[in-house]
Amino acid sequence: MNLQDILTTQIKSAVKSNFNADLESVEFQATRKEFPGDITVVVFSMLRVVKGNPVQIGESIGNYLVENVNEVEGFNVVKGFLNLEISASYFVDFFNAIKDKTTYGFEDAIAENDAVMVEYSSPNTNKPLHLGHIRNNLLGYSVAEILKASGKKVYKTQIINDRGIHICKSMLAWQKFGNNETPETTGLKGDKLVGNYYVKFDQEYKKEIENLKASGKTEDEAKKEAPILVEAQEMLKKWEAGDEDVVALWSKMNGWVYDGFEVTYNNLGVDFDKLYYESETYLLGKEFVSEGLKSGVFYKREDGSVWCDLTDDGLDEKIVLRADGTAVYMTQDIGTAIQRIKDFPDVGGMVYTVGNEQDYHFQVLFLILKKLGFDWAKNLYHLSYGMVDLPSGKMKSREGTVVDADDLIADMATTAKTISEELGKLDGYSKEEKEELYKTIGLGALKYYILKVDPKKRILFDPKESIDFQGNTGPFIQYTYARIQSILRKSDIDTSVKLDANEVELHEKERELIKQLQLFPDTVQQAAAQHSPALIANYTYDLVKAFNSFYQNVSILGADTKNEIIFRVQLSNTVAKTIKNAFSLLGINVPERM
RNA sequence: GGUCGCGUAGCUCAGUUGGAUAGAGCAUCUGCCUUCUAAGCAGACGGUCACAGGUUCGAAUCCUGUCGCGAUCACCA
Repeated sequence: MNLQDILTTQIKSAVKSNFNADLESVEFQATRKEFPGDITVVVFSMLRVVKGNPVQIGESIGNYLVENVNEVEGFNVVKGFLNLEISASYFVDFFNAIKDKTTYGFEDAIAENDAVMVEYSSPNTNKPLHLGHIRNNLLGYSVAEILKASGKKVYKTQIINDRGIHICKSMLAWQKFGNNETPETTGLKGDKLVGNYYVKFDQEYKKEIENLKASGKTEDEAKKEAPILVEAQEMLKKWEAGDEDVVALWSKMNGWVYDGFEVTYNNLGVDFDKLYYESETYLLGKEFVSEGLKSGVFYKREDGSVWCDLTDDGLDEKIVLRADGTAVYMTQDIGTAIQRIKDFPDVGGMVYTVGNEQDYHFQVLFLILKKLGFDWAKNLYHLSYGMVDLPSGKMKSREGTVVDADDLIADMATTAKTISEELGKLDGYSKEEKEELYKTIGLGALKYYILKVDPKKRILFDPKESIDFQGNTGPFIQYTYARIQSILRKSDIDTSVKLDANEVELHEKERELIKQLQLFPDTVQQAAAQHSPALIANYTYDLVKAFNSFYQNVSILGADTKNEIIFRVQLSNTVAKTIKNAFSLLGINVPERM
């Protein structure tokens, strides 16, 4: 049983017997390092129930605990803080209980738990993925893994925005200027090739605008009347009408993009259980709009457009169907959500990983789904994250001011290579093993850098300042793991042996480590509840810091007694497993050497 | 202008049910590799927690207002 649970029960008894009062809960916090003790009870919060001097109350509870609870060996009271000293045997027993678990801290999926669908990535198919998409992908993947570890069944999904005017822009530019270029003839990744034509379109469009303005048109007129734009709009109409040539071109170019995306997803190490395509879902919401009309959730205006009045909920009125009867973004998202629950009936909630520029959209979407009467609508969560901006401002694909995902991943590996070669610790590794390792470290640095910050905060990324490999970073944590593996290779300790509390003398650093290990399961649950990989990253960093302090101050293989060696190797092994498990929740691999 | 989010050390960030003297990393400076990997350890320096009020025994945390930054308020997605 968890230390806090044991203590909570006993402290309640103490307060009952010494003060004849009933506590609802007990507040704990870590003991500050300048005071002796392992865990601290906050007495102040009891004052509402127990009248008196906090120091005296603390003394009284402390005495009771020492009398009645084996685990409590001593205490001291500072102001309203009761610092408890916990017996070494408690920590040794606790460690023995967890050391052989392969996935300590993870809960098995419970069958009756509602499954969760996590949507992330959801790119447009007219340009390659950039750093903004990387943040999205890493967050979505990680939150999905964290939810799994917390005991949920999870489906990862995305909706691919494969249709629309932006796609037609790339198609049209390719048709006009592409000379039948293909990924094969150019050697370019498909998404890069298509992206080039998206940029090309924009350049031509701007030229035409300038020309029109020179011939006397206003800016607005020019923007609307530029021939290339009109042509793109016509292409979209043809696509919607099922024009064979346009659809064939669309299929071909989207195919190139998908091949390119697959490479990037593989490099990033993310995956999906189910893909949805906007071209297949964009009409889905219409029937639910007509149902909502019948039930009065929506109303029709004179021009035939359909709206939802959300002013009672403090929001505006929102259009859900155009006057011409075609679907808008909202219509489609209503339909897609409902379709997903139909496809996966065990799903009881969904997480949408989408940037915070769409906060309002999701607020409205969730409210509408509630009004339509779906009970799962209360379990919808918009995993909203801040933009990744450059010092020069927003990343814009059209203007080429983006940090390309593939380039960044490759650059990170190159940096890892440079550092590794300087340090020269990889004797005996083949070229392939080294390359693999550089990728692991480079990606580790990138992923950790992104995931350690609170999702809702915006990230300013300066390409000139490289991502760190020292301090609070992915490679630092990977390095610690590799160090432990090195020890494990050198020792022939049977890690399954269980040493009794009286067979080991617990070093202060070991005690710290076990305390840190104790926090992991709760950290996983909190990270799941808050949809925050940052909590996992920060936890792992604290664990690793504690380990490195132990490692540097205490000899493991050179310990005085055989039992001490065994215990320290076992402890190192458990820390390593926990690092590996925690990092798996962030999608980061750990190396055997580095 | 309305709404939402953010503002903590020179820089990047922790600090979640309100709790002790606000913590890390980077940068700067000091020590530590004939002993398990120095991508490390030990330490120093660095703060009006944007500002002003309020609630409370106690506020970086909760409330109100002000300022700054960002997003959003399309029959775009």
